[in-house]
Amino acid sequence: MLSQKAKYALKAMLALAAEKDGDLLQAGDIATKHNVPRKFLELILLDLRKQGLVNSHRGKNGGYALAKPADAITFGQIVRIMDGPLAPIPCASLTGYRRCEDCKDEKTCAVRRTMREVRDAAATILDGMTLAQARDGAGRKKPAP
Amino acid sequence: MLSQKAKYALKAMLALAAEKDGDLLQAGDIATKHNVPRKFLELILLDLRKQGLVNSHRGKNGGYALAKPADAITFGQIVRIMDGPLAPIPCASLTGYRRCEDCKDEKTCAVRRTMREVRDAAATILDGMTLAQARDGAGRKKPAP
DNA sequence: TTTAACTCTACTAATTTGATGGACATTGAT
DNA sequence: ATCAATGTCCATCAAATTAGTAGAGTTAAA
Repeated sequence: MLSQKAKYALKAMLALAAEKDGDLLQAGDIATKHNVPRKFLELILLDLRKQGLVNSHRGKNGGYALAKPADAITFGQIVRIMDGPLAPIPCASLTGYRRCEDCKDEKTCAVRRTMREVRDAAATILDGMTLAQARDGAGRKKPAP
Repeated sequence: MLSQKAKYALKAMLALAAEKDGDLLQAGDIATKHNVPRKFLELILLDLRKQGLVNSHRGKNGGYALAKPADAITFGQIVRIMDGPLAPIPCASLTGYRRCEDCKDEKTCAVRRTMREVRDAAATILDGMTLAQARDGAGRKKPAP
């Protein structure tokens, strides 16, 4: 399951991606517009800043903006920051592998094998979806027609 | 994330699928063999029985067996029983749809659209993987060569 | 009738989730 | 210089979920 936090983060990032380049958007505005608890959103944006996905400006007329072009930030990056690895189970994760304690033989474990497939499918979709594509209503990037 | 419960359920069902048709396997044996807390496993098997995936036999020499052929039970069924819908977010679920309270317009919501893709991919994999295939080490069923 | 199994209900400790509140730091405008 | 608006940081918290435990009850074979 995607946490509320990750969902809010995606919506906030999409809001930032809708701004003109360099324009700041304030936490309060995003919160109001997207029905996100304001203080909660601030924590989220702080996380995103620490991970280098947004820049912030303090003081009067401060706010947030994307730290990179909207086509250089993917859903996958955002979800991993908020919720951790995409894999349904740690032993199937690339970015957060942890051995399955009760597993006799990882090599032949059908659960692991299948969950790895699920992870790969999710990663393909989420790492292939940029803020720009999502904003512009596009599906995943397709090979040129 | 897949819960421990769902992981244990999958392993238990695979253990049952490895038995000869009609042979019973006892909770205690599965628990020992796969390092699952015994009482916890009993709860899981009870759930699976109530959902019609296993049969149980009480009394001395009792135990559990699959209620259907191993190629008629999928990972998807098992995971949904233990953890609920596959979708990362309720508004993207087919089996457990719930509106997203803070969403202005579901039709155009890029988060929902993308999470639906993730759900579909996961469903394709998990509903396409039967106990028989997993047991026999096969990948997903492929179109005939 | 004994024993070994499943069944059922209740309980609980730990963790995670989804926030909230307030003091502080920074900046732009007056 | 001061004020007001904004982000930063830390602490706290209530509710839900997860992972498991306990124990009495029921069934059926030997």
